[in-house]
Amino acid sequence: MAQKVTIYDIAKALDLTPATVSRALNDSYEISESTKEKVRALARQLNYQPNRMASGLRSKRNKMIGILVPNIAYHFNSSAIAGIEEVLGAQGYRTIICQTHEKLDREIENLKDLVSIRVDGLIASLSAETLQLDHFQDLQMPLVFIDRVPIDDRFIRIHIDNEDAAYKGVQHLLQSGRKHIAWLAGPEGLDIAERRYRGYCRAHQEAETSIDPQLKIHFHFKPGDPYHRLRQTIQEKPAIDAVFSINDRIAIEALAAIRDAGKSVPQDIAVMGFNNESISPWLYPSLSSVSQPSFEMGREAALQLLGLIKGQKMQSRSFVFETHIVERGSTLPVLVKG
Amino acid sequence: MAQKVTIYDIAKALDLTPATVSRALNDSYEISESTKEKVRALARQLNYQPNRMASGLRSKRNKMIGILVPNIAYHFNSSAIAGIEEVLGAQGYRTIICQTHEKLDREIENLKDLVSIRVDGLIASLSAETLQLDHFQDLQMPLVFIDRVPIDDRFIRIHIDNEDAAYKGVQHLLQSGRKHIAWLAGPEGLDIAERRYRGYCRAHQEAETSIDPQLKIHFHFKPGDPYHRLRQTIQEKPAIDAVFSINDRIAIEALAAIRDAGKSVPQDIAVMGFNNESISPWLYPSLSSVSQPSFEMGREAALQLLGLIKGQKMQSRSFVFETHIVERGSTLPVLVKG
DNA sequence: TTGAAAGCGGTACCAC
DNA sequence: GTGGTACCGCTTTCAA
Repeated sequence: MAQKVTIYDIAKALDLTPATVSRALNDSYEISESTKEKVRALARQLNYQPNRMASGLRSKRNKMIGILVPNIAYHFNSSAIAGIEEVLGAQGYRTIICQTHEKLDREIENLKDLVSIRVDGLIASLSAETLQLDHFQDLQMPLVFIDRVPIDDRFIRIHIDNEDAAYKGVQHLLQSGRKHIAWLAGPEGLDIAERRYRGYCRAHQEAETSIDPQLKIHFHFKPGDPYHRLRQTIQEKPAIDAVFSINDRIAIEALAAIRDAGKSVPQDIAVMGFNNESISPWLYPSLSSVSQPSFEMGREAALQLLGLIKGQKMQSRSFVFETHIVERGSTLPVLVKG
Repeated sequence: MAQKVTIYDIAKALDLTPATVSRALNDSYEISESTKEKVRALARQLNYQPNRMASGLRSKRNKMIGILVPNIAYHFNSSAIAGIEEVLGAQGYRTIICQTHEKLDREIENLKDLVSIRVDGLIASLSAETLQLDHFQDLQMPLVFIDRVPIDDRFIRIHIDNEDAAYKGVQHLLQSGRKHIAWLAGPEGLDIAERRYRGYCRAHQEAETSIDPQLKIHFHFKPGDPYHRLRQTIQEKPAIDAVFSINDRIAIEALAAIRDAGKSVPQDIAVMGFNNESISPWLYPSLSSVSQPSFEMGREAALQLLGLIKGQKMQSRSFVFETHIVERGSTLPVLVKG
């Protein structure tokens, strides 16, 4: 591993001091254009690469941002990350993506690592296991939550109104004549799922439709588990005429379970997903979904974080994004026969 | 931002020197157990978090590994990353994930950043635009390529035999009686796709089936484009009786295009995907796919990189993983009618 | 087993 | 506009 070029090498070659070279490379106003030119030219020629460790150590800013999410394979996360990186990248910030895999201990461990790297800020989405926030409390760094946000309103939070979003989705199903709606909730204790269930309940109450608590179905985010849980429930509750799923990926398994139960979508059972993922229009039947602007939410999270880093005092602590229903084939109302 | 605790604080409090504290925290054999205990206890109590900037600057090792992939939303990548992180995490290494979004300039930029962070090593998968490797040539750090690997055999490469994998997939289609197989190739110039096309051709030649070059279909990895390209091709070439897709995500669009063209799968047209993604068993019809062990490949990439970092001389430069066909409904052979 | 001190490669303050 | 230099927090010789 050949010795790296440093600003000392450049300084020596040009008969300058490291301080001057540093200022030149950082385009400081105090340095003459001619010196800057010479320094930049030689830096390029020697293929000089700055050492972020060193500059970060001294300046306490390394232009790195931590992103902590449950799983990059989730559509919301990869999409939000794209939005985050678009904003942050334009300002010269780099991101360090960490996955908790829904585990609290991974979350704590990743957090420690991000602290030890001394990232300039953090954008986080809570794991399914996270119930208390001790590990976030005294982080002492700019922090923005996204999607899976805590209740604590001292934090800046970017999210949707999960209750309202589910309310709209379930209302749509009820209005198309469905009465027995299964809620594919995901793992036990997931906050966003509980909020959505509240919207589910409210829509039922307003429509004066009775709620069967057994239609709230929990499962692990593990291929096959949602399928089997739903198949079993359909067997036990043959009156089910709609399924509302926590995300589109899971809704695909729901479509399969319904098909294998000998029922058809949307004639017998309507299906509504969540997130409006890019594959959903191409499924059969095409999947209706509650859409949330994940990319834009990522952008906003990044903008808020930049504000925090620059020390601006932020007006609002909570940014609630709008959701809307995307109607497709899987929730077409059933025509009255005859 | 409260002042961070340093080893100086711990040293002062315990009437030791920073050197001793450093050694104690790193579990050095030269430090007595009793001192280690005291240091660790106080470190925990003060919530000491080591500064990787500083230790990395001095020791030239920061236990960080760069991962450079086209897109984390691709199934292969998120899955391989999980494998990489499993191996590296156990050794105390952290990963910094960068996305090129298939752009050469993003690749070069990300590479510079990873160099400036002085990561201990790099695992990379080439962007679709990457034709030459100048930016990788003089990186001067342990480097392993995965999936989208260069031809250059001076690099360690983790990959499958793309030609052979496609050969097997196409052979399977030909043997089930298909004769006009469209190849959904992805963007122009993608190396793995070209290799797979060679396998496609070889399978045709061995089966003495003629090849129609117009059945090689290029498109962008952008929702809708594969669908429209395939619909158009089906219209122009009504004899198409099979579709082989570069990945399962794209195959979903193919299923939609075929359906909307009034044909059915697998009766009129068989569909074979690639990667055997987790949703594929639940599609309708369930999707046959060429499976590659992405998680294991990620693990192997990490193991090889660790070997390089530890200075072991690696025997083999190329690790070729086995693929196999997963047969599902979308390629069922058509029963002879009557 | 522990201490003393010299860096690692930049940045920032104070001179000039 | 540029130079000199202390210093960021830790690691690593060399001594004791």
